[in-house]
Amino acid sequence: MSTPQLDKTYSPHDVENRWYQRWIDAGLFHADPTHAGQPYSMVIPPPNVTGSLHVGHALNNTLQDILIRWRRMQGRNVLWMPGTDHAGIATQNVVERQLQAEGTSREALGREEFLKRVWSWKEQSGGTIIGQLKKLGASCDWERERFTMDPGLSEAVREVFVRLHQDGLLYRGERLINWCPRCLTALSDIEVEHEEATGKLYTIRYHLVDDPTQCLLVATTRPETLFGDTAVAVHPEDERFRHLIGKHVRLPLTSRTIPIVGDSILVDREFGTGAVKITPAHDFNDFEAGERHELKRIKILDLHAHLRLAGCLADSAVAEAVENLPVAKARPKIEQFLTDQGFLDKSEPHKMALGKCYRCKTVVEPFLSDQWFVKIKPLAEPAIQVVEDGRVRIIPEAWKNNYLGWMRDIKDWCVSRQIWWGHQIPAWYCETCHGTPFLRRSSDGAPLIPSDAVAIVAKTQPDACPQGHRDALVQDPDVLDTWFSSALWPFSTLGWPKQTPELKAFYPTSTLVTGLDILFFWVARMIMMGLKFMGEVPFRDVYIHALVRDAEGQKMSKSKGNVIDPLHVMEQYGTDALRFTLAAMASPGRDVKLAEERIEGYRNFTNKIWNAARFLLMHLNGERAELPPAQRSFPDRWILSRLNTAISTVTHELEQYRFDRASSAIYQFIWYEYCDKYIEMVKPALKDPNSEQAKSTRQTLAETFETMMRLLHPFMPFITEEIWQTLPHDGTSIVRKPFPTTKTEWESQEVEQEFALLEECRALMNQERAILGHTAGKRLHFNIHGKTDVAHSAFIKHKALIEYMENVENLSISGGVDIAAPHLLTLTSGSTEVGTSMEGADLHKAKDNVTKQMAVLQKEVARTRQKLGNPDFVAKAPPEVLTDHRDRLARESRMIELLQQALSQITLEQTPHQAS
RNA sequence: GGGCGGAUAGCUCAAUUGGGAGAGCGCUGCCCUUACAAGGCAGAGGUCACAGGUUCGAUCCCUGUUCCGCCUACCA
Repeated sequence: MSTPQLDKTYSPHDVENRWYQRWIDAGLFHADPTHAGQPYSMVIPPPNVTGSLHVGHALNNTLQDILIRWRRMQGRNVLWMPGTDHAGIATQNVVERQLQAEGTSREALGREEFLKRVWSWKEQSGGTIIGQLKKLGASCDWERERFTMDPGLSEAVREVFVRLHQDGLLYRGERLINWCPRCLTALSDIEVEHEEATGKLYTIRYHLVDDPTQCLLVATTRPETLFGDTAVAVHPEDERFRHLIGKHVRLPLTSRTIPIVGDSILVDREFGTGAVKITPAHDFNDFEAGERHELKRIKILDLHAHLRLAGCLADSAVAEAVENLPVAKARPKIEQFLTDQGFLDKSEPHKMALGKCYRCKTVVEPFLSDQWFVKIKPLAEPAIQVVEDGRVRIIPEAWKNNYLGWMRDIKDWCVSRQIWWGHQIPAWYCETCHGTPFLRRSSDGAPLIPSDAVAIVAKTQPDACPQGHRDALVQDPDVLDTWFSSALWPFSTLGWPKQTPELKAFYPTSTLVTGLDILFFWVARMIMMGLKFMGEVPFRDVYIHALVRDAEGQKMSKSKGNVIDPLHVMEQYGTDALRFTLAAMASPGRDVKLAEERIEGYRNFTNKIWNAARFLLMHLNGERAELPPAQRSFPDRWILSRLNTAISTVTHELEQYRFDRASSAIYQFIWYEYCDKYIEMVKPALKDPNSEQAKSTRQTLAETFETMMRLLHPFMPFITEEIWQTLPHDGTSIVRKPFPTTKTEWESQEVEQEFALLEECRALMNQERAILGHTAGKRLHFNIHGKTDVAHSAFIKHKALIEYMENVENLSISGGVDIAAPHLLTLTSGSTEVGTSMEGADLHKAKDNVTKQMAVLQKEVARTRQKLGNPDFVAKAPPEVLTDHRDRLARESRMIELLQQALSQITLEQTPHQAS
C-alpha cells in the first residue's frame, strides 16, 4: 500500500473550492426533519441581500459554523437555516442611485417598473454574499435558503399584520416620528443614531405684547423652528416668570403672538434662561407639551426638511429669504435677521446630540405624519419574562440587563416606511366611504391617505369594503419596516403559518449567534413575535459576539480605509486561517481587534499541521498493529492521554461558547504537544519500519492524527478534510464523522508524571547547555541522577529517548551517588541532578551566566525570608500557604547553593588553565 | 444625563472563589538538525492606570480619580 504525498507547503485555494463543492454535491449540509438525532437548529442572521461579506459577517458566520459542524459531528439533527433579508431602505437607495446615474428616477419609472428594477438588481447581486458565505465554509442547508420577500415569508408577514391588527396591537395614527429627509421615510426610534455635535445655543428675545419694553429670553438650538412656535413655556413655580403665565409674546420675525404657558414637565428651571419655546410639530417634547396645552401644530418643514413658511405669518422679507432652503442653510440667515432686528440676545457654543439616519447619516427631523405602529408593551412583557426566568439565555450574561432595561422602557414601534421596496402594507381604504377621493402626491402619484380614513386590514385585497363598495379600494402605499419581517425569521423560514414538519422539528431553534448591534433591532423583536405567534421562545441561547475592529480599535469603515476585507484575507492566507483567528479572538464581552499579523500567525499554524501530516504520510507505509493503549509505547501512551485532555477541554469550552479557549487548547495541543514533543519522540521508533515498535507507533500516529483532525474540523473544515482523506479512515467525508469523545483507557496520570520527570531532566540539560554556551546541535555527554526511585527508574527506562531528544552521547545514569566530580558542571531540581563536562566551554561567559541567575534568586530568597519573618503572616496565613512559602524558600536556597557550587566548579576548572 | 465594560509585556489578550502574573504575535541571539525557515532552540521585556481603604498579604474585594470604549437619553 502506498500513501499519497503532500506538497511542502499548504496551498488552501484548490483544497477549499474542491471540498466545498463535494460537500454540497453529497448533500452533507442538508437537514432532514425525520433524522433521529436530537435537533440542533440555528437561523442565520440574514445579511442584506445586496450586501457583501465584511469581517463582521465573517466572525458571525464562523462562530455559527463551528457550532453547527460540532453538533452535526455529535450526531445531532442539525439545521442551519440560511437566507437574506431585503434591506428595504438600503437596497432602495442603491437602486435609486443607479437610476440617478442613468438620469432617471423611481418617480419617473413608477412603482411597478421600479420594483422590477429592484428585483432584477436583487437577482443580479443577491447571490454575492451567499457565494462569499460558502467561501467561508458555512455549512448551511442551502437547499432551504430563504429571502424575506419570498412568497411564503410574505404570507407570514401578512398573517402577522392581520392578527396583530385584530388583537388591537397595531394602529395607524398621526404622530411625530423620526423622518429621514433624504430617504424620505419614517424611521423607528432605534434606526436613529445619536452623535454628539457642537452647535450653538441661541438666546432670543420674545417681547411681551402688553409691554414691548420687556421681553422673555428664550433659549434654543434651532432658531429656524421659531416659525412653528405656538407657545412659550416657563416653570409654574419659577418666581421669575410665574406672573407672566397667561400673557402673550410677539413671535420674532412674524406677525403672530403666542401665549406663555406654565409647564413643569417640559421646563428645567436650571437650564438656559428657564423659558422654552414650544414647537409641537417639530420636537418630541414639544409635541407632548402641545397636547397638554392644546396648542396648534404648525409645520414649517416639508418632506425634504426645507423651510415652508406659508401659514406661519412670517415677515415677508424673511420668508422670501429662507423659503425652500434646507435647515442648515436657513439657520445662519435667520440668525442674521434676528441679530439685525435686535432679537438675538446672545449665542454660545453648545454640545448636543444630533439624530442621524442609520442608513445614510442624514440628520433626521421629528416629523408629523400618519404612520402604522405596533403597540409594543403587551408584546414586551412576556419577552421580558422569558429572559428573566432563563427560558432565553443571553450569553455573555452582561447583556441581559441591557436587554431588560431597553425592553422595560420600550416605545411603540413605527413600522411603516414611505418606500416601495418591501412588504406593502395589507391595508385598504375605501374612497367612496371616505366621501372624497384621496389626494395624490404630485411627485410619485402615491395616494395620500387621510388620518381619518378607515383601514380595512386583510391578507389579500378585499373585493369590496364592508359597505359593499367595489372599485374604490386603495391600498396603503407604504411598506413595512424590514425588521418586521426579520422578526418572524425563526419561524417564517420554517414554513409558518403552515404547520410543517420542519417547524415541528426545529422550532424553537437552539442558538442564535449575533452581534450586539442588533440586540434590539432583531433579537428583542424575534422574542416578542416568537412568543406571540408560536407561543414559544424562538431560541434557547443567544450568543452575543463582539464587534470587529481594526488593530487600533477603530470601527472599520470604508471612509476610514481601515477595512480588512475577509475575501482578500481568505485569498491570501486561506479560509481556515481566517476562521481560526476569528475564533481565537472571540473573547466574550470584548471587541475583536483584528490585525493581519495575527492571521498570518494562524496561517503558519495551518502549515504546521500540514507538515505534521506530511511527516505521517512519509512514515505510515507498512503494517499497523493495534495494541490496547496500556501496552503501547511511552510516547504513544502519553499522546493518547494528552489527546484525551484536549478533547475534554475543547468540548467543555465549546459548550460554554468559549471559542477563544477552545481554539487555544487545540493550538497548544497540536503545536506543542503533538508536533514538538510527540512527533519528535516517535522518530526513533520509526527508524526500522518493520519493527514491532514501528507497527504499533504507526497505528497510534494514524489514530491520533485522525482524531485530531476531527477535533479541529469545526474550526478548520478545509485542511482537516484534505488531510483526513489521506489518512487511514472510514467513510467518505469528515463532515459527518463523530466528534471525538474522551476514552478512559487513553488517560494515564502515571505516564504523564513520568513524562514530567523527563521534561524536568531535559530542562536541566538545556540550562547547562545555556550556561556553557553549547548549542543544541552539539553532542554532549551527560550524567544524570534520579533522586527518587520513580525518577531513577524512569531515566533508566527512557535512556534512549533522552539521548535522542537532547542530542546526548552516552548518557550515564548513576543511582544515588553524588555525581559531582572534577570538570563537571552539575545542576539539580526537585527529583533530578544533571552534570556535564565543562571542557571546551567559554568559562568566563559561563560564570557570567551563573552569576546573573544567582542575583535574581538572591532577591527572591530575601523576599521570601522577609515574609516568613513576619509574625502576623506566620500566625494568620493558612497552613498550606505557609508550607508553600517554606518549600519555596528551601527550593530557592538550595538552588543558590547549587549555583554557588556550579560557580566554584567553574572557578576550579578555570584555575589550571590560567596557571598553564 | 443615566447605565455597562475596560485599563496587565512593544501589540492583542488570558489568569473564578485574595498567597510570587501567563500565552500568541512582535523583538534579540544562535541554528537551513530529512515533516515544517510559514521552522527549531534560547532569551530580553511587567510599580498588573492613579490615590486611598479592608487584610498577615491585593492585579483580584471596597471607595474615589483619570483616561478609553460601548449602549442609552427629548435638557431646550
